[in-house]
Amino acid sequence: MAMLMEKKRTTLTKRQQEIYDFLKDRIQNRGYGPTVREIGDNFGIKSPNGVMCHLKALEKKGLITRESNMSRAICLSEARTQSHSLPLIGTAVSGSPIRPAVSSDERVEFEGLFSGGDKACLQVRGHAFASLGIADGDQLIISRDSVVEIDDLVVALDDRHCVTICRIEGEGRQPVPAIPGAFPTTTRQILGTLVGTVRRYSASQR
Amino acid sequence: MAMLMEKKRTTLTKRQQEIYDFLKDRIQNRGYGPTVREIGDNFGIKSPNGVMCHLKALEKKGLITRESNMSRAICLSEARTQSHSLPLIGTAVSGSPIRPAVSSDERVEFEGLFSGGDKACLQVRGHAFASLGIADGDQLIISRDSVVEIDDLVVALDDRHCVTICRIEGEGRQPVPAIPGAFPTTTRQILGTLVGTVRRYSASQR
DNA sequence: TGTAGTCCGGAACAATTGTTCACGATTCGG
DNA sequence: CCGAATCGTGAACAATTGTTCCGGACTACA
Repeated sequence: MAMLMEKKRTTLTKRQQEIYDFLKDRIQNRGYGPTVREIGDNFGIKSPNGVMCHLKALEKKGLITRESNMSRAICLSEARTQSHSLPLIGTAVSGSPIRPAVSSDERVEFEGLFSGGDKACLQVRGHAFASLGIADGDQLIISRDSVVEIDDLVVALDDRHCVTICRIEGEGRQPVPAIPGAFPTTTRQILGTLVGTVRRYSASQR
Repeated sequence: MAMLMEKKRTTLTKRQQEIYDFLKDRIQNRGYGPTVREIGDNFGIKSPNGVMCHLKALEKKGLITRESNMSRAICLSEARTQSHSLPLIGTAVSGSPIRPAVSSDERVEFEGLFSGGDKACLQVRGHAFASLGIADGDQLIISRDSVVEIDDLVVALDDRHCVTICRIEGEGRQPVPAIPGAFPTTTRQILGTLVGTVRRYSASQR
């Protein structure tokens, strides 16, 4: 079943996977990569050559890039594409067959949702916003420094300090509650513009 | 935007700022930091000592951490807090006043949702999943390499290649449609586990 | 005027570090 | 059976690299 695939990612051995994880951990959590001997110490490999062997394998399989004769010059190939994007499978249209992405390397970028400007997060409990497709446990991403435009959703506090979601309407740019049938309340404080929501289904994603 | 910055940390000289930016650039864009001499080359400083002087200054001012006698062992103090997190304002409980975050430096981490394992994205069109709080335009985050557990939600294709969302139930770990009143369909292919959803309200967030 | 901080050159040293060579053990597929 | 790949030990070498000591010039400040 396993044959040599030239450019595709070949399967990693258990040992190689362990070493790769170690590299990744050190680079991401410590800020700089390990030396050849440091890797050896961590895995009980007493000879630098034993480690070199693995690094060469990882490099040949395209997971890392190295600069010769340079200490700690290990670069994860993954790091570049890891900005915060995911490959797009396709589009799920209601009642229709899935529409696959035209190109297999199409990606969705999530970067902008969490960076740029003064953003913050608000945790939701309860089902008050269910009609907006916002469920219990969802997290609201709020921009606190953007100019409010017509049709924007804003997160605000009413006179009882309860959180409300309002739509900016009309010439006067009045915040109108976005929940159908909600009591018209006085908006006391606008926390910011609602730019997105994030939901996690699995506890392991925290 | 207000440019009011508190001047907590000691001021950096122009030269120190340049060097710090250089460090940051190399670490983030190349994957590993520069050596003392490499910094020197980049700024026309011919002596390693000239660079050491700046590094010591940066370390004394608390911007970087270094490990003695280790090459490229420069760690940006900023790096730890710079991952993909947002400050948490508080919790919005249905019908109750907002519950502010206990500590002002509490943060919500979004990193794990987009990294780790084989993840992909599926764009939703239409209102088929409205009862799950998934709206038109939402993006599903799907893990394609995680083990399916009971109560997990999975994204699958039925025999017409339509996207369905199923819950894994019972001993047999059967995928059961999660939409109330949905036609029981044959699940042909499981795309992966649904680990989260992302919604963007503003076009500028793309 | 003196002291401290910034900024750099030049040289030298010791340590760290990457690399290579020789060699062996094991597994796996053809 | 052989070759290729994996996974090591051990020793040795050359290069890279961090560090330190000796200088000097400049600025700011009290």
